[in-house]
Amino acid sequence: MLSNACKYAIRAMIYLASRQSEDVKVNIRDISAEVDSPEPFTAKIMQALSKQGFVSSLKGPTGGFYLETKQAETTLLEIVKAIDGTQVLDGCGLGLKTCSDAHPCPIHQEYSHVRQHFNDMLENNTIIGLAQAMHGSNSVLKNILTI
Amino acid sequence: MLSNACKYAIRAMIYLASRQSEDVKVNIRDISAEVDSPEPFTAKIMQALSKQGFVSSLKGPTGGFYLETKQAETTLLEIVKAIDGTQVLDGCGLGLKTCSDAHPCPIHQEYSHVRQHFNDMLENNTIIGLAQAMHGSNSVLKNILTI
DNA sequence: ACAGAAAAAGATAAATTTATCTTAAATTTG
DNA sequence: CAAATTTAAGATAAATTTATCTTTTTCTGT
Repeated sequence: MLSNACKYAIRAMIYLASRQSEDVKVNIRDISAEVDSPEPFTAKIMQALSKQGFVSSLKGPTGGFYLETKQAETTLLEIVKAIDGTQVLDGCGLGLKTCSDAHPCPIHQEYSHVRQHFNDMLENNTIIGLAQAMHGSNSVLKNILTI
Repeated sequence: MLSNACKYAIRAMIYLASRQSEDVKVNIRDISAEVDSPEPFTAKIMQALSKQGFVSSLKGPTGGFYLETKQAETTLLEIVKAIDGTQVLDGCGLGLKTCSDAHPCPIHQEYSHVRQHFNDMLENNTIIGLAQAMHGSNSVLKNILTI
């Protein structure tokens, strides 16, 4: 559904949010270790997120990546759009360029509903919300991450 | 959501179903022209569908691909499983290997619902059903295909 | 039997995604 | 200021998906 790059991005941002209170910058090594993603590839993705303003960063010793309060409010939808684009969010289920409400493909209606469901889910979940939900739950990420 | 290969496969099978009544075998040239897919790539995909019993074929002049009555009853779910595998149907939304009901990732619940919705849609639609629904509608495929 | 038509199979190539490596720039600390 | 650390940026490589090409096999019609 989502590309690896996008999944890594989301996981990384949730991790950053979970450490937001510490007021500490996290380096790539820590991020990729905790999030279980290849280090140099993760660096590239963090770079992209940084360039687009989804995360903040600082170079040099004690530098690294971190989230500002506002950035932690980012929805999954925004991240998906930024990393994977909108194809998965609004494209035809059968890949037909000319598919539309007026000229629907055979699965247009039903697929639109599924897609809408997916969109809603992404839009209704913020990074900070997911990070907080992990506290006190037995979430997978909680075991991988060190909260 | 689905790979190109899978979309081509579904479109091709709908096309075959739409010509099923003619009791005619359709060659690759016709299929890829009507379905708007690259010819040699489509040939590969049809080969795979044939090898797995989703379509029938006959070599030689007047040969080509066709559907038997039972094959037209194939659901989209079966095709997706055969071409794309089950990852998109049951994999974790964030790509975590250890995600499960017992140890859910932060979006586990909501993502499971979306996925289930997608699964249901695929399972409730047969190739023949979609082909028939196109008759008398203004479906996109109907304009591309020659029914 | 023969010629032509078509799928099957296998090898190859292009494009994209995923991943890595190397160098440069910035920042902190001693 | 110098050294160490870290992101940024750019070049390269591997893997996968997408696409093409070539040869072989099978079948039909004459």
